[in-house]
Amino acid sequence: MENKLFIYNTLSRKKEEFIPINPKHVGLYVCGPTVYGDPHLGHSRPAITYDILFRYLTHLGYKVRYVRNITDVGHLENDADVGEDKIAKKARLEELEPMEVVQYYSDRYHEYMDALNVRKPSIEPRASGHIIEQLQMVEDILKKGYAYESNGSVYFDVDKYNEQHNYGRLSGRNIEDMLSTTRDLDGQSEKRKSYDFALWKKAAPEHIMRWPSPFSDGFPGWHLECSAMSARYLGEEFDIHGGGMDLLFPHHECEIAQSTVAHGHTPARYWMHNNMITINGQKMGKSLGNFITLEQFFTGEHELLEQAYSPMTIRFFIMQAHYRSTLDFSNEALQAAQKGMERLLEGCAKMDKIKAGSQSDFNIAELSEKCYSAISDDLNTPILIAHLFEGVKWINTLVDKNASVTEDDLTALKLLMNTMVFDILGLKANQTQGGGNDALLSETVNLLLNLRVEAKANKDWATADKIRNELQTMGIVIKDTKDGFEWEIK
RNA sequence: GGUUCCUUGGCCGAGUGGCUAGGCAACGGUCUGCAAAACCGUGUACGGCGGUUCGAGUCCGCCAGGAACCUCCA
Repeated sequence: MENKLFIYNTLSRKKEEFIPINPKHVGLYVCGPTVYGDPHLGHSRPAITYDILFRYLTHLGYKVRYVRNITDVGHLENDADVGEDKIAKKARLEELEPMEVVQYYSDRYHEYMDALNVRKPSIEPRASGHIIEQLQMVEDILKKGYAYESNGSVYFDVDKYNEQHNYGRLSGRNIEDMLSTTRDLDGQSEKRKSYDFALWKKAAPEHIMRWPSPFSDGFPGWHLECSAMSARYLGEEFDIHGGGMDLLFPHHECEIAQSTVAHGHTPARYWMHNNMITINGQKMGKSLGNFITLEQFFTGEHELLEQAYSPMTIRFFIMQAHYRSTLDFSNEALQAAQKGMERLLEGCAKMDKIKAGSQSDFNIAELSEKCYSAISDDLNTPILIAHLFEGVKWINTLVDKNASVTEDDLTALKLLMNTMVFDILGLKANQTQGGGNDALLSETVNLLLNLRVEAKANKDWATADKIRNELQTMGIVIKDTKDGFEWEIK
């Protein structure tokens, strides 16, 4: 099958056909989390977006090396000079070793990403494990004359870079504007221009996370890790670089500048940026303090949450919007997502009940074509999902025996639905369904429900209703079906 | 202040110069001892004002409202 994948490239501001550097391989780098707090809803957006990209590229037959870093050093709390490292700050507050904090929140991140069924990246490098690579890059840039040393720190010379290259190419800014709009921060005196950015920072005496270097005992600058680690694992030029839109400037702009000087060209060919999740119309983020953690979503324990939402509900909610649009959080939207997802998954589960016939009333090949062109069109998951609901409608009609399909078409339909829903969108079926989690409980409930069937047969509605209502109170939902009953734990 | 972007039916959210997005909710129906669930069917839209066009939510301009980035952020 011929599937041309189109990706919106922030560099060109256009959708472009994806053509990998190496026909069989794809190098994908995505900016991961800074591990100093519990993962919140916002973190799930890039994780899920690029997970779908990873899954789809893999499905298309590419061998994908997906690198997603963990930032455990280098981000400053406030401004350039007086700030302290976020990790170090958190460590002091909790009286922990910085690496203990990193370990804890990395584990938390992994736990919640697993819950969301986000596949693990191929490599998950940490900034602190690549100080040597970063220092080499600093020295290289310095040697080439695009950086200067000042009071033990090293800064990137944006003016010099901009003579030959275009600083602002990715973010669409120009350097004159930046000069007038960059904030006046304390300690800017070390820098020649306010828009110069740090490659290496000298550590203040109280700073715990520090490494020796020819310039000073210090730590690498804010943007260096991604450049150094992507080059190390994917090469100096790789295919796709992803991340949140909030990283577009300055982070990704700086990455491009650094890598261009060090390696002679832009590091990645395709730059993808996912949009933000908003809450009351505002970006959900760490700094605004308006975030809801994934743990809170899963338990429902947050004042803004009317109920708990399962990881798959969160995943589906995110996939129902295009990744480049903002997505507004609300209980209503999440509840709608939950119901829609349940219908989709139930549709998939019902496919086994369909018996093949002698003719097909549906064009499965056409549906398949539509699904592939949706996901190939810059990962248009909302359209893909709309088509899958068309499939669900067909499945229901077939289950009700109001239409028929041939054996071949049935196989094709099953393959299509399973591929799209489980392999590419990465949903997974609810495990508590049918009471398969505890044999004893399962048998007990089945016993009661069989008694209820007997009561119904005897027209003993009082007993039948009593069993139903009491089980309901315990959180067991009963569904009467044509051939008996189904139940699940809520 | 600068740059960029957004405004779609009750809610969430796609998309396109002319052809039904989809989900949820609502309403009607089927099923059921009743209910629930499930299934089927139905309606409402493109912020305001101008312009381009045979034809514009879709392109252009202005206005209103909102957001992101310019500081760490996914």
